[in-house]
Amino acid sequence: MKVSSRRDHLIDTALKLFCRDGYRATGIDTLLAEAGVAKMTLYNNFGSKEALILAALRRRDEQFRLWFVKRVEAATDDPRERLLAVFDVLDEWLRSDTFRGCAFINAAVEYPELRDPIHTLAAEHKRLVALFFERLAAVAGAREPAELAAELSLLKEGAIVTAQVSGRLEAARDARRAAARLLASALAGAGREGEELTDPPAT
Amino acid sequence: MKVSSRRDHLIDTALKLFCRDGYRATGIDTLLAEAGVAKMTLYNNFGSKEALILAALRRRDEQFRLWFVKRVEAATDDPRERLLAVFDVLDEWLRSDTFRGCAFINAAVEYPELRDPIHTLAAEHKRLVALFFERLAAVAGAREPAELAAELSLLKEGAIVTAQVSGRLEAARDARRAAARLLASALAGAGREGEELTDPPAT
DNA sequence: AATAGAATAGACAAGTCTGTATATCAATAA
DNA sequence: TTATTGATATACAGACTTGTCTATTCTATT
Repeated sequence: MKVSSRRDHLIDTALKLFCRDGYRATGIDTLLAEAGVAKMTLYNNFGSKEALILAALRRRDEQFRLWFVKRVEAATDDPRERLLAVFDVLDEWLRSDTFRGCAFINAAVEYPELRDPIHTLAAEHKRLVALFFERLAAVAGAREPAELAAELSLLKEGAIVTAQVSGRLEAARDARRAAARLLASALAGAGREGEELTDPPAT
Repeated sequence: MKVSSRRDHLIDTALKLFCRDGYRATGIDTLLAEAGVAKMTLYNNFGSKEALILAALRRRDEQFRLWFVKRVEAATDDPRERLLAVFDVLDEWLRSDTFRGCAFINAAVEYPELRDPIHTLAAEHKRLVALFFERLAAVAGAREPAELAAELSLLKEGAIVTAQVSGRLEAARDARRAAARLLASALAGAGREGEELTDPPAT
């Protein structure tokens, strides 16, 4: 077996187990047994479990964003519909039987210190996905792309967590429904200015 | 020191450390040292670390829901404004300097098996909070209280996770803004039926 | 075919984890 | 006052943790 493919395989196995059982709950012995690889392969290639976690998260980031963007863009060409397609792709993910929550949310939960490299990487991933949303919103002609993207991101994160905690498979559909309503007021349609409704006096 | 107050104090300390550092990351020795209590106090009173976690989560559930409901109801009497006040209370929580994410989301992440008693308890908490949302929505005259509650719940969960992962303190304000837009189309106002917009043909 | 680099199994270190056992001490109640 | 209850400190078991080290074997390239 080639050098790089061992490294790769170790990362893949790590990703699988970290997602399935958690980061702290997955011991390196279990991990190495599952990967069928010697302990020194880990420590020669990565130097520590933390470094392996970081490598696994970097792979997941690349993998996930590539898949997600590709699927959204393949769904439709219409910018507005792409913002909704996001939630169809999300739906597909949440319903997949290996779904165990978002690797990055889980990582941030298990490594709660904001400055922890693992937590930082998780935050960076979320930033990049939100940026994708923002670009979509801008292309779709949103009056405030950043605001809309932030709101859609909340729906996305909410759906992920709800599916994970409560096992509610409809979460992405709920999110899509809500997103459709948000788009209606955020996209510069024919004179919708009047809909900026009634924030009650500051509580 | 009385029996019950020892038990109580142990639960309080456990809750604090579990929220701050995580469940698996908090060893019982650390916990007992922090509480200033002997090991047998734990095992006589609870029998296991898992049982202590469950007790801590039960306390948190009671504590949180009591606080949350009380604050929302104190904010305003208007049903519609109460649905928005939810996000002001949320804002207050997310900005508090001890905020480390939701104890229940964190628990569900660390104990990913749906049937795990800990995970189950987390899901139950979320169900109860969503039920509170649904009652508010019904009183406010929502056409589909359950749907609206589900959508607002997504915004809430999304804000919690976003504040936790990305340290984004504005998360609750974003959620409030989005919620205001959802309310506009979900509450039976003067003839707003036309706003149910344009789901694109199924992807 | 020889040699260098990398992977292997397995022992080992040093520490952590949960949980149990024991012997002592303090407070409460009959 | 005595008996009981429960908390204490401490030691211990046994499993698990990450990480190091060694001695051997495989493999890839020169």
